[in-house]
Amino acid sequence: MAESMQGLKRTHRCAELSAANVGETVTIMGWVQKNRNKGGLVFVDVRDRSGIIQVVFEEGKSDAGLIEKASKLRAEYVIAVVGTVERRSGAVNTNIATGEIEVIPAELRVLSESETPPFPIEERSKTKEEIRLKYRYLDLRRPDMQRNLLMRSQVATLTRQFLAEEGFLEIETPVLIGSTPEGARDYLVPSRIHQGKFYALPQSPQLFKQLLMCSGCDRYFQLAKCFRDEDLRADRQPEFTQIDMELSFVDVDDVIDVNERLLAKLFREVLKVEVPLPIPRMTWQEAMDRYGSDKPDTRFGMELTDVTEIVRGCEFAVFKGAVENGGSVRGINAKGQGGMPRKKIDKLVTFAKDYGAKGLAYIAIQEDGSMKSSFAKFMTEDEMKALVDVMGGENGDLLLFAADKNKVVWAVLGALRLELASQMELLDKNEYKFLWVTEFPLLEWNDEQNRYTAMHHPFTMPMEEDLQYIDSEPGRVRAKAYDIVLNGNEIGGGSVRIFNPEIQSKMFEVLGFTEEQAREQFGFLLTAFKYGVPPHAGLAYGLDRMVMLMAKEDSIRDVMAFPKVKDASDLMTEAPTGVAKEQLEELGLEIKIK
RNA sequence: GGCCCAGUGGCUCAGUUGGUUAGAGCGCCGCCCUGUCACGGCGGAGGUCGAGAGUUCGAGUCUCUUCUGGGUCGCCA
Repeated sequence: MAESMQGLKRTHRCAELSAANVGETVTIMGWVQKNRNKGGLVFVDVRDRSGIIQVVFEEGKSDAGLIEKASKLRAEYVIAVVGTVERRSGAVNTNIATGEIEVIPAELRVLSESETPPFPIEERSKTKEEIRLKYRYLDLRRPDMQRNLLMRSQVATLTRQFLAEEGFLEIETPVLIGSTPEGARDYLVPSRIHQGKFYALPQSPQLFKQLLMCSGCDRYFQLAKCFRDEDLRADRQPEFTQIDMELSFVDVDDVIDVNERLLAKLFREVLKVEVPLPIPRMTWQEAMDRYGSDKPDTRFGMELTDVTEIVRGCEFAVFKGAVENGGSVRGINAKGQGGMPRKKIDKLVTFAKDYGAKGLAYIAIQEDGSMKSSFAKFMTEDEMKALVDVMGGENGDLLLFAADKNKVVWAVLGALRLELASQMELLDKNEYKFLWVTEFPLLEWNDEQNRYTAMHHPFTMPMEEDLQYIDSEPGRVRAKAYDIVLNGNEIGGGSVRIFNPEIQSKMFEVLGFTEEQAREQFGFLLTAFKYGVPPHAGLAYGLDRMVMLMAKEDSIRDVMAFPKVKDASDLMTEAPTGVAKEQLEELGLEIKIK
């Protein structure tokens, strides 16, 4: 039977007690973690978000009724204990923070009973995520999840504190906005008042923050909930949180400067990790050439080597074809992997094919210097030797080559590099390597739509020196865009924005917008630009991703309180759900399932 | 939309080449235990193997379909 807490007031969280409190009368409240009944001596571990404290019910010290009551406590009962803090008379437990003290109770109240939980409330849960998510409120009681939520809260608080000190205003932007078909799929919300019309949930507050610059807010930030109706991944949820910011009268270096200091503060105060400043920078082109990725993991080497010139003119059809079609041949050297069994190499070939490769060529240099290769028979001895030399191949190395269009070669080797690093255990979660990737291409050719699309978004400022190519060679134009990369994860990105209406119009033109379409979707922004707009730039972090890396987790679900599963449903609330016929009628909607 | 992995008592798993009453640890229930903290001892309950169909004398074990969860490619301006 549940009892009232009337007349009691909690004095401490469990693990806030220490030897300094010895002799004090305290009141603690929390969940029963464990009840160890020795018969006449009952140990009860009480847990709250701070940790655990042991309460000891002992014959002679506590009255018989109290011990009887204590012996009936079961896991996850919520109890209140009034008692005295004492040094343990038995052995000290060095595994917990409160291991040298215990509470000798004078009063015990059962505030709430509990059924046996469906899975143990313990650190490093082995329970299937499916069950954890169905009972998320129980899962969140586990100490590692509590720590993650605490860390996330610290990051949010420190971010607010830092940005406020730097002169940023926290301003909220609307969640019900107009749909812009460009980009990811929008979540739509039907309008009751305007039947047949819809709001969209923001994929980011992009336009609004630019308008706030037009409004003279000078520096804005927001911890913004964003929504994208795309397929999920370990690091992607349909709703997620951005640390979103925008600054007026700045250029690339100004944005980078304030953000480097923000990152250094967060990592120093939350993780006690010093981020060496300035954070290294690399252009997009260099990142692709060296790592085959626009978000390279720089915790390890295994860089790409362009061997196109070495194999030009060779007789191996695959290499020859790639070179003749304007592509390239590049390789990576997996040091010490030359002894990899054929089966495992075949798996790498299959892996490469998932990224668009038609195959993967290899040279496995054995410890004795002999070579096993999938294509040596098509090459001259000199060509093979040159290839091994330029790759820095030594006895015991495995050289892997991809030949195709650059885009495919980068994708394949970039992914392979990460796969091998993971297999070779080169990735240390305690190491944090930051990198700015800059000078992204402004535009990206889209085969399906047969047109250029914006790599970042249509408001990104081209680099002044490249503007001359915007009509003749749009693909050559670089943008004043930058991403902040941590251990191979894009944790944030931004750009200097176009604030000149002519360049903005030109941009829309290149993207294939008619003037009318542009006006329809972004008219308010273009109009705003007519009334005096400051040069501005900004950046947005994926908060969830950043906290995931800080917490050394593999999924952002582990740093979100109530995440969704792969098909974007919520196992606990069972959202999305159907709605009543009346609701649909009110909205003027009819359901027609494909 | 494609590919890959997993689905056995509350939880985590084991189940040989398909063959008698499907096992273990933890948890749970009962009794005992005054210094435990992965407490201990004795006893006990609990599953028909995600679902459906098929092959077979016989299927947790093979085949197909399907559901659920995870990873990933596409997608994510």
